[in-house]
Amino acid sequence: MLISTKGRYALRVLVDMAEHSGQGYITLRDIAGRQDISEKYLESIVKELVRHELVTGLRGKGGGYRLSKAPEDIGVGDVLRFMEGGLAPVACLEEGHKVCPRASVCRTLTFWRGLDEAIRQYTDGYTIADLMRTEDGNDYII
Amino acid sequence: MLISTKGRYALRVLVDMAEHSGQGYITLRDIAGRQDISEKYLESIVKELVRHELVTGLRGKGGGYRLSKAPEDIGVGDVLRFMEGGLAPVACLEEGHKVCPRASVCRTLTFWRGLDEAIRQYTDGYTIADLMRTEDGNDYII
DNA sequence: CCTATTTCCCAGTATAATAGTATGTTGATA
DNA sequence: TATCAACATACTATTATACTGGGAAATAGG
Repeated sequence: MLISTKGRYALRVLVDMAEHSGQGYITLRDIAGRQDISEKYLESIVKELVRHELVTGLRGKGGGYRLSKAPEDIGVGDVLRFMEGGLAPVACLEEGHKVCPRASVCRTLTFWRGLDEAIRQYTDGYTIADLMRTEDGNDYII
Repeated sequence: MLISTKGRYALRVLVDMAEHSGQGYITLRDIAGRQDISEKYLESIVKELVRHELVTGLRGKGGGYRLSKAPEDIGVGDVLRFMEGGLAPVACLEEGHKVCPRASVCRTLTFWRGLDEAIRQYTDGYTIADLMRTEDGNDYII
């Protein structure tokens, strides 16, 4: 599946924060309400975003979270790699994976490398600012 | 991870069969030996390939498997979709997934559609024949 | 100082998928 | 008819996912 709820939710949270910046710190309760995601589960996601310095938290009354950078400086590829722990399409291309002893005779390795690169190129071509610009009303019929 | 061992092994099996065609039917034992994959596990993978009419099996002495089509007529994208049950990068784009009620306001849907398309374009651009042409000796040092 | 608020921290849990293994049955060939 | 190899069914260990729960620490307003 490549992308789990962690990565999907993280992007939605970041876009939500970007759209509601200017209102100071934004609480998880507000985001959870708007995005229809469990507040408790969001905690674990935002924790990662804090750890990678994409958002900043403030405790107490009037506290919440806000983006640490401008939306155009937050790359979607980076967010997804942080949340998913890498975006490699196959195990043997994961960082830290032991080098496959078959690599020198592997007929498929070049193909996987290309797929990895295609995913990287695409995801690195987007920032949170780009996601914000996505028009309402996709062509889904609901 | 997008691609599990099922998809990875399936491609290796198909390339192996393509490279050893002309020798009639090829046994799972031979493929398992060459590819260093458990023969028993390969059974479950080849079963899927038979079901989708990519390979043909013959029982008994002198039996085994062989490709049902020419290598250049077997698309890598199709193989992976068969084995993985789809290649969608996110759950909401999977076939048969219930339409997301947030689709019309979703800031990320367009992005996911594009990623899905990029993966489709790339994987559909390869056939088993292309994988065979991949030169020995990738630039890995082993 | 007190209290409400909100992040922060740690721990547990149900479900499902992955990557197999084990034990047989059926059918083709020599 | 013996052998070989595909075909079929069922089971299992491990891991990841997607959460839930209980509390501790910090901040602001009264």
